[in-house]
Amino acid sequence: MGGSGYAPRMPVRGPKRPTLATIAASAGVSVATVSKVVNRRDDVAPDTRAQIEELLRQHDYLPPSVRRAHGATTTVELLIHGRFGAYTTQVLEGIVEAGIEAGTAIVVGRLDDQHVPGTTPHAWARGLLAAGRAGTIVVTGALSTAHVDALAQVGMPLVVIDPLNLPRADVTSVGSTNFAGGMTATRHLLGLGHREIAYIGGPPSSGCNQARLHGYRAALEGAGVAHRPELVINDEFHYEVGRVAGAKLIDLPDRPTAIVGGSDTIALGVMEAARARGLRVPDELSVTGFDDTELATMAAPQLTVIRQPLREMGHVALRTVLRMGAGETLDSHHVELATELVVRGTTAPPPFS
Amino acid sequence: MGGSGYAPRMPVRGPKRPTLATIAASAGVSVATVSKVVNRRDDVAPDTRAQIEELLRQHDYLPPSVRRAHGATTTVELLIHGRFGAYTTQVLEGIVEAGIEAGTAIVVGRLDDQHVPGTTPHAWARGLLAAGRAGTIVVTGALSTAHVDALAQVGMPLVVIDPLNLPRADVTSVGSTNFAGGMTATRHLLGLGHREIAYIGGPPSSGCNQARLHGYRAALEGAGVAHRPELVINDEFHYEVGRVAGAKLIDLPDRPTAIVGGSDTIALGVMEAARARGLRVPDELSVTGFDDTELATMAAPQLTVIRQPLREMGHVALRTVLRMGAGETLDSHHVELATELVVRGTTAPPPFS
DNA sequence: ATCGGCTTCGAAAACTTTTCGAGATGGGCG
DNA sequence: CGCCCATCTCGAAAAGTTTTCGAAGCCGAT
Repeated sequence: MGGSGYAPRMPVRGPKRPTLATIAASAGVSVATVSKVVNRRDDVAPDTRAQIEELLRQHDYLPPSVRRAHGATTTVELLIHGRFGAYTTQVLEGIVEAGIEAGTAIVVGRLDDQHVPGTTPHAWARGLLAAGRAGTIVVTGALSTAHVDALAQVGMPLVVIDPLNLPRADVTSVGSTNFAGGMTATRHLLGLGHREIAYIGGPPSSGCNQARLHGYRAALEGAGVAHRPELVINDEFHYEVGRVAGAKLIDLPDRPTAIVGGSDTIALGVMEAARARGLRVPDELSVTGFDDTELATMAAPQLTVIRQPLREMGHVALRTVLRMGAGETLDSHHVELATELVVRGTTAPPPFS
Repeated sequence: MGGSGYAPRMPVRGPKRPTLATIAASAGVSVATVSKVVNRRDDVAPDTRAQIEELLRQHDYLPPSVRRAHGATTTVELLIHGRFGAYTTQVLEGIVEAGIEAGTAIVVGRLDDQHVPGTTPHAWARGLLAAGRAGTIVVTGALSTAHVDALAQVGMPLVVIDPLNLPRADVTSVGSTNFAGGMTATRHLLGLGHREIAYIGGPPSSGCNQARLHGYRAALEGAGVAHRPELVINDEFHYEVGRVAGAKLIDLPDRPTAIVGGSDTIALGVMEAARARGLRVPDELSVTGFDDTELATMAAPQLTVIRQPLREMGHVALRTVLRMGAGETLDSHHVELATELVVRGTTAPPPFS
């Protein structure tokens, strides 16, 4: 045939998908050894394993099981701190929704006081990888540095929602504008005429609680109201905390006329404390919640709250973790969604004003 | 080395784990074809595929990807009906707890109005199998007969918690003693002196709602109290239903002095309706809830409820589905856990008695 | 030194998946 | 009717992966 003739069908296709043999050659070991690393068998020397893992990452090797699952079902591990509550539930719902849309399955786990038991951080991270998780999302929890490092080392994306401890700069996180929320709630109460305003919030170490508290303080300062330290109580985001701390505040000789709750549960606890003392909400005591979970609208009277877009936070978290897994670079390591004041039935002007 | 000498190490091990070759031989096809069936490729004739699938089931063949996941991480698919609420959350918590104990991962999905979209029931079931699910648990939901059949056909265990529609006899389910619960709640109110007792519950087609309603009726009959049909409203297990239906009942010329709620959310809606009309609970109206979710203890006053052991129901459901997967025969296709009356602050003697 | 236990690794075997082409089938068309 | 072509099925062979088992090396204790 004329023209340029025909070359014997050069296998022109570009960078072939790497196989175990590829990796084995460049590592100078046998295929069997590489297979063992991939399958996490334990008869491989740590050094050898590390080297091969590095090469696997460089070559972007995917084991066939993962390749098969690739398009159909990626899975993301979701770790929830402590007990499941209304807050958790709404975030979960958002994550599951986004997961359905993205064709991603959500595996729910628990991050108890410390972590998943019985294994080293690195073994844990590799376990997640072996189980085929495309990433992990932690809600509210405090992951140890070792665990964060282990995840990073195996290349597993991590997103934290409302981190309890102040996250390191290199951990991507999703939250809301807690400072603005704390400030808005307090300003709302100031605007109604309150001057003695208390704050009951979560753990002092919690980043989102600190932000809310500082928002509260900033609003007070902005209004020229003196800050009374005894009106601030930080403990946990629990109903019981609200009830006990609320009772303590109410029993103060110079009791506050309004209480900013760091969560809906705390606000409900405060309302119970008020009810137990025959104090009417909002006539004699104003209360605000934080989150706008289903609890807020089912309370009587319905809670005035700072709404956190919990479902959207779940959406964003999932999409972010998937994007990280896809190797996209993120615009920012921290996303904050806007909070919003929702005025309902637990705030009113103070008794004598 | 005397005595019996030594036999040349006969390979005595019993029924070997089946390989593709085993299946291929008994089906009279090539290994390649069997592999294609396992991997759901589409160049296999439907007849051939069906035959091979049957043999795969008979021989209990497990693809290597599933085998790997076997000991370490079995996963169970959890399908939740509709929106996530306090009820759902507590069941989920129970399932996750049991999952941690059993080393089983829980993937959360949603069972929207109809089902997972876009696929036939059989494809859906096979997808779950291919994804390595050891079983599925449905909470509250109504699975179509076709879906139940499809799951049965691929040998996937199924457990339903509190089925919305009356389950077929061959579907294993976990519930609680709803009839006894409805009766206990009503008897509690009768014992306080109430005679005009209403019932607001969920969907008429719902099995658990029917049981609760009949328990209510049985208690009334047992006490010789006439049944007033206008005091029974069935709709959905929602707060709004409680509020609207509660308002309707309160506005009745001959209004009831107590209302049995079919869920905590309904009871809270009723309380809101009462509050909106200036009716005090429990002094002027008694209300009972059903479930004992976190909503019950955070309400003001705290709800008197029939407690369902939701966490335990989750535990039982997970353990049951795993047992089914392990091929154990169950004692019973339906497990009912005991309900329990928890008296709190929303029930009291009627106004004039 | 020698032994025994232990770790690490690879050759070979076993197993699975994919590719590619051969036969069968079944219209459409001259 | 016979031919051609597209399509469907299937398997042989190639490619890829995992497992088994034994060799080699490395202690530490005789």
